[in-house]
Order: sequence, then C-alpha cells, then structure tokens
Amino acid sequence: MSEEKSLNFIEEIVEEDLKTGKYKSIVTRFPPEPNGYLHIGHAKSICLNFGLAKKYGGKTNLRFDDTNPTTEETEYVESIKDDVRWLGFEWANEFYASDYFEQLYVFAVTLIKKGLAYVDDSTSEEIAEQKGTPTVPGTRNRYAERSIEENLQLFADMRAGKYADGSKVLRARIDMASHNMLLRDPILYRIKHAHHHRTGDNWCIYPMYDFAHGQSDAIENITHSICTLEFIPHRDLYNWCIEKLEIFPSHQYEFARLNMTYTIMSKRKLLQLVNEGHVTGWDDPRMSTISGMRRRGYPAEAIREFCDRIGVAKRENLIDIGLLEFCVREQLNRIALRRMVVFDPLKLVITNYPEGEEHLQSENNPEDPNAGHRDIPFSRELYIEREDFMENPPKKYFRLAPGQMVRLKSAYIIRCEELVKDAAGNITEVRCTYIPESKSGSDTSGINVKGTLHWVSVKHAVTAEVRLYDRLFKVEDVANAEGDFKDHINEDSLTVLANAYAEPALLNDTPDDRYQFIRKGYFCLDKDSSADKLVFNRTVTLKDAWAKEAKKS
RNA sequence: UGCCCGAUAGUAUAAGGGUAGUACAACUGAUUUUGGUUCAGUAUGUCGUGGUUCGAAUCCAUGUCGGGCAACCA
Repeated sequence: MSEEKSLNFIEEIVEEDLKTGKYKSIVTRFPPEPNGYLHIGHAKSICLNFGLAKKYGGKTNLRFDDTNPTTEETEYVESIKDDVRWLGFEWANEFYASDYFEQLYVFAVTLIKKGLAYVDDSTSEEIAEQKGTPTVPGTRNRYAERSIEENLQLFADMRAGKYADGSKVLRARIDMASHNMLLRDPILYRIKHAHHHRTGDNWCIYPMYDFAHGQSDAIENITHSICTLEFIPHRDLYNWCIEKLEIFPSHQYEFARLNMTYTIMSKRKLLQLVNEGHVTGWDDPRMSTISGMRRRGYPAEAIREFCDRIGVAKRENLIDIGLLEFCVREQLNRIALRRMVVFDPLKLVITNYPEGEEHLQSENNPEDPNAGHRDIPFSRELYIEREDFMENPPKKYFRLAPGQMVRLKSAYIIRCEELVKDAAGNITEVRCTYIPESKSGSDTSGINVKGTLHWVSVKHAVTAEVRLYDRLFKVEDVANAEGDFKDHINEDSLTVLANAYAEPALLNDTPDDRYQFIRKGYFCLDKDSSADKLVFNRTVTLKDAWAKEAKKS
C-alpha cells in the first residue's frame, strides 16, 4: 500500500465530481495572456492544471487569452509555449480566445436580443461616476433605454468601424445596485482600432476578459476553470453569462497565487526590470521567470517538485525561496557531475613531488555508481582556494594552516610546511609535502584528516568565467515593502569571476550537463559560452555548515 | 461604513467531531576523501470569547486581525 498524500481542495472537488458522475472526465486549461514571459507563479498554475488532468485522466488546453491587442505579441506566445513544454507538459489543444471572436460576437448579439446588453456612449469617466461606490448604488443613464433594434444596429456599426476608440462600449444590463461592483452593468466590448497579433485588422472591437474567458471555457467544455483569488468577484459574472447565454456550464474555482520571498511575481514589474536594464533580459538567471530559472540551471523536475510541495489552498502565502532551492539541490545532487574549479587561486607547491604528472581517477557522482569516473591530471604545482588556507586559523578550522594536514580530493594527504609572502605581506604561495602512501584508493598511511580540499593542476588548468548569483532583492516581502520595489534591488546580485581555474574534464562535457563544483555549488554552462571561452552559471550554492559555524564567532 | 475571501509551529500544508501530522527552516549528534549527501534526534502551533458535545482545529454565535472589490487590463 502506497502512502496516501492528502488532497488539496481542488482535487477533492474533482474527485467528488467524478464520483457523483457529474463529469466522466475532466478538462482544464492554462490561459496565459501573451503579454510577458511566464514566471514561477505561472508554474504553480501550470502544474495544477496539467497535473489534475494527468492525475485524473483528463486533458488540458493551452489557451492564449489574447483579447487586448495593444499589449500582446507573438514573441510572448512562443516563449510561453517553450516554457510549458520545458516544464514537461503537453497540451491537448492550442487555442486562442481570438479564435472565438466571431462566436463571441454572436453571443453579444444574443444578449442584446434578450434585452440584456446595450450600447453606451458615455465616456469612461462618466461610466465610473455612475458606477457608485461599494456602499452607494450606481445609476443607469439614458443610453440604457435604447431599443433592442437600435442596440443591434449600433453594435453592428461598432464592428464595422464607424466609431472612434472610446466613443462607445457594449455593456451588460445586470444590476446597478449590486454589492458586487462587477455586476453594475459591466463593459463587454470596447472599440480599439489596433492590430492584433493573430487577427490582424479584422476587428476593431474586442471583448473584455469577462466576456471572453468564461465563454472560451464553455466553448472548450472546460469542466474546472481554475484561476487565482482576485477573480473571485468575477465568478458571479462568469455564471451570469453562462446562464443567460445557456452555454456549457464550466465552473470557476480560485486558489491563492504563489508569492515567494526575495522575488517579484508581477509581469508588469518584471517587464520594468527588463526595459530599464536592471537585468539583461527576460531570461536573466536572476529573474523569477521560467526561462531565467532554466538558464540558471534549475531542472524542470525540481520546479515541478516545488509546486507539488507548496500545496494549493485559498489563504495568501509567502513561500520561503529556500524551499525552491532545496528542491533544486535535491534533484541536482542526484544528477550533477562532480568537477573541481578554483575560484580564487592560491598557488600550492608540493616540494617532495617529482617533476611530471600523474593521472588520478575520481568519481563523477558519489550518489550514482553508474555515473563512472573521470581522469584528473595531478602535478607538483596546484591551485587551491585562497580561503582554504589561513596563517592563523580559528578553532574548528579543518583546512590548511601551517603544520596542518589536509587531503587533496581524490589525491594525497599533504602537510603545510611553509608559506611565501610578497613585499606587502600577502601570501603568494604555500609550500607543502605530500605523503606518497596516502593516495586515494590505496591509502596505507593510516592518517586521518578532517579537511578535504578541491584543487586544480596549474599546468592543466582551464580558464573559465563563473557567474555567481545572489537574490535580486534585499527584502523578504518585496511586494509589501515600503517604497518602490526597485528601491530594494540588490546591487550585488551578480558577481563575475573572469578567471577561475577549472579541471580539464570540463572541456569535454556537453551543454546539457549539470555540475557540482565540489565544495562550491551547482553550475551549468551558460549560453554565452563559446569554443574558446567557458561561461558557467551558479545555479545554487551548496549548503554551507562552515559559513554558519564561522558566523557564530 | 457595504459585500466577498481567509486565519493551524518561523514559513507552507494536512487532520473533515476522537492522540494536532508532514515538509522546508532552526538546533543537537552520528557517518563522510565535498564543512556536500545520508541518518538519528530536539524545540516550536490550532486568532480571542462564549456555546453545542462525553469529546471541538473541525459545528454554531460573536469579536479581532489580514486580504480583495468602484481598469474601455487579464
């Protein structure tokens, strides 16, 4: 018997609907507006919608909610498709709300004929005024008294392009005194003489979200239309349209959107970061976009795991970004090839090691016996990390210090004998002796050391650029922090190391490989790499118990 | 001041009238040729007040707090 994971509230609804026979199978949809790139918050929605269909044997449509031509672009359509595919999901159909423009127009005419919609010539200011306030009912204007015939003619003329942008709208006739402001005769259609990314110049009137989304759901026989909390008030209107139009009764359910510490989750703000040059683009590895995370090296599986762990509920939340990083490490630990790279080199000479070189073997991944081994050249002169040596070490410092012994990973145990300084007193070289019988795999020295260091042979070192990323914002709750969100940008979110020294095995690996630079973190090759220049992105650091220990004192 | 949604460890999320559990984070220890991984363990929680009940996180009432609602955006 497998361990049963508890259901989230939407899964419960689905199971109930299936059990009672309300539906034989379910149909969901992921409905992005193509006006920006997808971010990790969308990933939650994608995993929910596609995950539900996968789990309960239904299907999921990808539907672009493209009813506002002035903000939407084909570039975004393509990026969204890439991201959904990369996340590991396949849509049953690729649809566009704009596919339904003709049908939607007919729906509008139907409402007019039923006396449930009218053409209003008021300005947007007038409409806003007449709306009232949450505590004061709105009022209907004289345009609401137009006859059905007149409305029909006017609406046809709107479509025909006889009127200027903003001069007329089509409104539903519902209830100007409703507690729900959205029911106070909401606008259904507006005039926009704008070029649409798919329908071109065929239309100059475009439906509003509320007159496109639910109807699109109905057309596609969506059984469970899942959206975020801010659409709760829209549900009344969603249901009103279904009732009056007598179309397939899709049901809307709302869940709380994902918020994550130290990041923003707004397409508008993300776009601002891109446009104002705070990042290099939508796929900058510091961005919370799916493409940014992909470039940074986050595996799709880790993102799916994350979405699974955060759960689905209706209360607002702020998820610790540490959980995402945990999921990334968990996955990468299993698959990453171990390599050695020195970021801040300090020369180390093994005085009793002969000239020449030998080739050592090291496991590609201790977690995976099938990952095999690689060859690492070893010689008399090596680079180690500068921070791995201290002349006057504190307590519990297991690394190199005068007279102290450490193991060089997959090689020998060495002892620090002396150090060399320049005129300014900076340490320029560490001189050690090695213990020949301590060779990894055939150690007969009987010596136990606490520390193990990574290293690279000077003669064989390959120069690489390494990009280290930190969080893009300095405050946990960016959206609710005081002032403009850009005031909280972390100016030190990117550190570029132009001359790191890497072991030569890194030259042979493929672009899709994931690495763990031993004791440093997880890395992947960046797309900026070329034949003569390796560029690595740090995906995430390793957990660092020493940093925590060192901070204590 | 109207209507709607919500409230369980630090953060998330279960328990659907019957022992408050899980994950991340934190802390302690063991293992380790990565101060990684793994393993073992510790601490921390039901918003308040009444009520129903043998028994309430759960049901009822009421209060408090947080969020949303008046775009020709989605």
